[in-house]
Amino acid sequence: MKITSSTEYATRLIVNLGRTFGAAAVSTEKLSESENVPADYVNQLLLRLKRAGLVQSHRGSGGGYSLSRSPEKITLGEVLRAVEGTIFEDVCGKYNDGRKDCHHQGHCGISPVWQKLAALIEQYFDSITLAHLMEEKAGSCGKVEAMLGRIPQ
Amino acid sequence: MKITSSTEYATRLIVNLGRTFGAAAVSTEKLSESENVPADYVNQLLLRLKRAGLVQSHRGSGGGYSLSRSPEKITLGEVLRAVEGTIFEDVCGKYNDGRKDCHHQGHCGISPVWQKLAALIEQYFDSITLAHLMEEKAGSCGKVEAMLGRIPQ
DNA sequence: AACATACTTGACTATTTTAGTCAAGTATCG
DNA sequence: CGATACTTGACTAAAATAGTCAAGTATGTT
Repeated sequence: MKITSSTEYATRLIVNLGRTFGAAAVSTEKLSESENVPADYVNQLLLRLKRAGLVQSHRGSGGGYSLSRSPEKITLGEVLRAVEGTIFEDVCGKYNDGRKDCHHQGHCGISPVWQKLAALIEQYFDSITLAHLMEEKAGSCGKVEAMLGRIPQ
Repeated sequence: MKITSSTEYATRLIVNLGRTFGAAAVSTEKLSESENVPADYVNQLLLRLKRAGLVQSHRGSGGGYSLSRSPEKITLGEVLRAVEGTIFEDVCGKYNDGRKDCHHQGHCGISPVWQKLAALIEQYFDSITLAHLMEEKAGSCGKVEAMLGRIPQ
């Protein structure tokens, strides 16, 4: 498991837009330079964010992208779903040698574990907003810290 | 993000071994049949579990694999590290256009979020034992349930 | 000892996904 | 009208995943 480049880049890009929220739009070329992401890739990623309604675009000279909503109202979960399609792919029924039903259906101790992991990860990402990411200091995600602290040993 | 076939298969295989813990060893061919995993792939996966010390092998006729320890003493985290190498790959410094240091180092609101996700996932897997997986009823992982219930909204 | 069973090793291949590129557009501003 | 900048969709290269294969070595049984 890992964070893909699309996820990492899209997150940097939208956080960057968050910093100028309320001010002028930022062109993809400027974003490409300041975030060190290939320009065509920036285009592709911002388009996905736009289609998901997270950012808006302005064409023509002086155009570019800007957030559709304030940073407190955009979650990392929304960003990930916009760029990746789904955050955590459902595995049930996938590695079952052609059969459609879950291999360990009925009496299954395994698939609930994958499903709960999926829920855990989605809730984690949904609990983080762009505003949190913009705080720009290590360990700034209080909710996450609290959650980790409470995992039973 | 997803569960890979290696992870899913290895988990099914070692849970299968857990069910006959204390009894005779199980051959890779039998495991292949009962879990619907290609025989050569079973070999490969069990070898990794063996090298990690989670299972032991017995050669010759009547041989096969068996758990090295009781199911309560083997965690899913250990299984995943054995088959995947690492559970969650560190992304810091990876998408940085050749630079070695983290792109958003110093004032970074993003990388702590990836790192905490990694910690969250590892702790999740480390909290689940084979014994939990063998309980064979949905929603059997009490600790996980508790953890999910406590995620702040 | 011979033979069957079954693990061991490492390399090899095919498929899919990821990461990024490219070209030919369309809309807007000055 | 021309420069700026988003839009669309297809395309390619590299890497990871998902297996496969062949040639072993060790053990138990007859």
